[in-house]
Amino acid sequence: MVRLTPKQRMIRLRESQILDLARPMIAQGGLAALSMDAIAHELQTAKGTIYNHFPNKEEIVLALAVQAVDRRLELFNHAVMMRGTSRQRIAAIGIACEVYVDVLPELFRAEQIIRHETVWGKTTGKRQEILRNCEGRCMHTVAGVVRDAVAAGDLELESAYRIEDIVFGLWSLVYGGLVLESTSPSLVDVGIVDSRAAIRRNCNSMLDGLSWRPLYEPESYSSWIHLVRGHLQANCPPAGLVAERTITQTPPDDKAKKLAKPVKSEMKL
Amino acid sequence: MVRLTPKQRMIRLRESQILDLARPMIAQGGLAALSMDAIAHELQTAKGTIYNHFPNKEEIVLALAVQAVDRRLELFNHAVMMRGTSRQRIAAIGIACEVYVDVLPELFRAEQIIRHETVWGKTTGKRQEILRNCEGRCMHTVAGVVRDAVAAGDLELESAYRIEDIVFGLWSLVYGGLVLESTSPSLVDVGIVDSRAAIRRNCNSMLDGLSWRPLYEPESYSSWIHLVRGHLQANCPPAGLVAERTITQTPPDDKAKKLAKPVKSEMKL
DNA sequence: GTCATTTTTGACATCGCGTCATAAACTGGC
DNA sequence: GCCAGTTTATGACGCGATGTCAAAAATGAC
Repeated sequence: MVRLTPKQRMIRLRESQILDLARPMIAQGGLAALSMDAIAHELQTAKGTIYNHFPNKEEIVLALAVQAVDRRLELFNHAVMMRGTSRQRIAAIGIACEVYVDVLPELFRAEQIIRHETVWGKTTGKRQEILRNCEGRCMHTVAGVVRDAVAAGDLELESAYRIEDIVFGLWSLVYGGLVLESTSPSLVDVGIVDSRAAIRRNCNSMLDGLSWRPLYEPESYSSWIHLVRGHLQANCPPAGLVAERTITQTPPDDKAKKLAKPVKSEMKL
Repeated sequence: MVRLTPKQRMIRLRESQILDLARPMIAQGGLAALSMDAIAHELQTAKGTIYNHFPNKEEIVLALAVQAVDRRLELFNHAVMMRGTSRQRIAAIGIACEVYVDVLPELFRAEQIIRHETVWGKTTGKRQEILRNCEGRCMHTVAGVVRDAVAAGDLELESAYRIEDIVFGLWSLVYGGLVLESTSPSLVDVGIVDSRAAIRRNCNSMLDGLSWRPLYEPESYSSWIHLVRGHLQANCPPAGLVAERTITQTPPDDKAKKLAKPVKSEMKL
């Protein structure tokens, strides 16, 4: 598509190297463990160079969060493409979330961190826009399944209950459950032995409560889960192996305002 | 009960002053905005003195988290004491969560922050124990309502679905929803206009899915909500006005191991 | 080869945590 | 009231981190 000078290739490569280095740091100890000095040192480069790519730490986390939502969207798309009842397809999305958290824990972590006003507030509007965009598409994918269910007659909606509210409910249930699982030191003390099973079961209760047909049925459900999980895991390489793609996808924004001190080569394209 | 020398009173007072100062800092900018120097300066005291009370920043957050869960438990207790159907009583707990987040946002924030391995890992086991204890009692209170419902014949449980799982579901749904509400910049863009209503509605769907009788009914529900909310808010003073109580409640642990460099006066009692 | 532009560099200013030797304050016994 | 022993307070300091910037180096168009 576009020719890249060696220098430009170098710069792109470094950008993904930075993210590759940042990922495990964040996974290990959150924002505090993400050290600009360490990255520079590891890359045998001066610190200023890192700051040419990202104006601050937070922006790196945001870049990772974009990768995160990107990867999740990919999983969602795989999930909804599977053939089955509408209940099966929505369940597949739940499984996609589980696979996401299990296979890409560093990205999940980044996503959690960027969700703090303090962190979010230090990032640039441009990349924020990208993230919002991705999130919107995720939401849209899920909503699509609900819409299909309504169209197929599997689900009737009351007037005051909008499709987005249902998606929000599933989102809360799964996100909340996974966050509690990963951050509540005492879940097991409190009687939750298999949090994943509990999350799935709770989602099903909620959908049953909406009379989304066919209603929950343990036997057929568990084999479906197994099938989906296998399929999704097979299509979900660990983070870092797909960095190129993620980066190329960043925005074809023309009249791009400069970032803090952006790498100019990129702008010439 | 126990006589306190003026010095000891002074020390206790300072402890609650520290927490009073810390609360708005954390609310404003998270852990990073909690500045030991600022607290010392504000209290016209040397930094070392602050470190006599708390061995590090994290421990202050943990102390706030204890206040948080303490206050929430208080609200839960008020909620379950209201007379009504089992569905109404469980709904009251949901409202208690809303009141909690609205009236005590700083404490909610502290609770979120302490839920990070990085932060949690720097705190002392003793206070961790206190928090776990409080959390357990919260859980227990909620579980009690579910148990009552089963006893009253309003709810039948399938064998593979335990009471704790249901509590966990409600917890995820409410906690997840509230976290998303407070940290997702784009909820409204994505079609969620009234997140509180959505959370409540989703909880009700989940409970309906369990066939917890009486099933959801919009009219009677909304007036109940109103009633409960009024009652709870009237019994929920803002943070800081009840500091004494919270602190006195800290553990009557006898053979207490020393904290990092604990205030000895306390030990003499 | 040369010159304008882009990119890199690393020393520097700044900030905040947590420490620790030292000083001050307190307490209880006489 | 005074002294010895213990508890508490102090603040200068070490350390490690972020983000900046003027100057140096690399690049590439002609």
